[in-house]
Amino acid sequence: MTASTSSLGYAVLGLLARSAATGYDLTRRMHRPVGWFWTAAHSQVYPELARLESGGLVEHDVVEGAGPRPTKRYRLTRAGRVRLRDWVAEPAERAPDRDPLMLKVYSLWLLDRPQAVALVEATRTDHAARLEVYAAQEREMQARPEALADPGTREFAAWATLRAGISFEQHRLDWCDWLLARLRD
Amino acid sequence: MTASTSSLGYAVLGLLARSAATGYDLTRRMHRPVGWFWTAAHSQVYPELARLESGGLVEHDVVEGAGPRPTKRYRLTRAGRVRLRDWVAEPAERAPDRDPLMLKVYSLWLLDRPQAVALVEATRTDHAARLEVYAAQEREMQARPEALADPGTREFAAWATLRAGISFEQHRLDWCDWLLARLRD
DNA sequence: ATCACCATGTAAGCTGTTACATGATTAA
DNA sequence: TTAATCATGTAACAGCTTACATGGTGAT
Repeated sequence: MTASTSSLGYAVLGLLARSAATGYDLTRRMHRPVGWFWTAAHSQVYPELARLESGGLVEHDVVEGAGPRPTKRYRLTRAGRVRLRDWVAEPAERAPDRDPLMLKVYSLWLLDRPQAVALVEATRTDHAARLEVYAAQEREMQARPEALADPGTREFAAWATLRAGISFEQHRLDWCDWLLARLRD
Repeated sequence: MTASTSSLGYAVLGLLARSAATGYDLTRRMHRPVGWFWTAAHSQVYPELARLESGGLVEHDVVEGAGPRPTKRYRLTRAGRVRLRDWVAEPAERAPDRDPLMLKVYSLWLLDRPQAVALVEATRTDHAARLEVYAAQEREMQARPEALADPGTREFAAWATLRAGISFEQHRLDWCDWLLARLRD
């Protein structure tokens, strides 16, 4: 009866809780800004919407749009909102630990020193660039500081994920610098 | 000819570069310590070893052991070592951004304040516990500081991944504290 | 005797990626 | 007219998880 919902399902519900959207809209938002912590291709989104609808968690009506098939605008049902809230309140599982960079660092002893330095420098550059993207996003958000003042709002929730991203990039930068200092003795 | 190797394949090669091992050994090491940044079940490891062997990257001989089937001890071939080193030297892709915690935080505005605080506190506790595990591991490593002094050794490489883990947990703890301070205005 | 550990494999199912398929509207 | 954007779907494949399947040795 209460069909189980995957993380992808909750990602979709989380977006629809903020505003009604087409599958196409959801796919775009799964690229940015939600893509920073959860991504999905449109080929995943459409079947997932059908599953959620058959479970009574979302519903749609048809609006006129630009595609060859009817354009469907989805919104959360009351049951969907309850299901999402219950899931959010449960303790979060850890993200699966699968980091290709760490796999490389574990075998860093196979490289000669200049190669090792180059690998870490490239990583550093990548994190610095991402940090700049996040920081720009945060400046944009802080243009309306009153929306971020209340931690009960959706704007604050989005800001909290951004802050986590900024903190992560900063930690990786610091780690790169720690490693580079040792590699360049 | 040069069959492409997956991340899992490189994880196995990276372990075998350090020492010869059975599939069972590799599976254990994929749980701990390598499991902190790459995990694999034995049902993945055995077929992967067969693939790597058919590609000439690893080879095995049969030793006496305790199982119902012959016990196979695998080691890296010269080609396997070259393949691994080439892969390590290439720039690393980013870990796929799929973090269920951030998915929940994005919808944190659906919870009442005590529920939100409880979620972040549970997360904080989890990261504090993991940090303690890593710190204990590091103390163990630092018992022989001469092994960590040279950044060209496998011991140093393992330490570098540990440092990244410690840094990550610390960043998450700080972020939890930042968020808790705001939720408990 | 029972349990933990050693040891290797296969099969089914779920999740995610890439490719296939179609077609209208709007701006350069 | 050509490309980008809007818009929705299916199919094939790759990777990972969980369950099935077998059986020996050593410690409690």
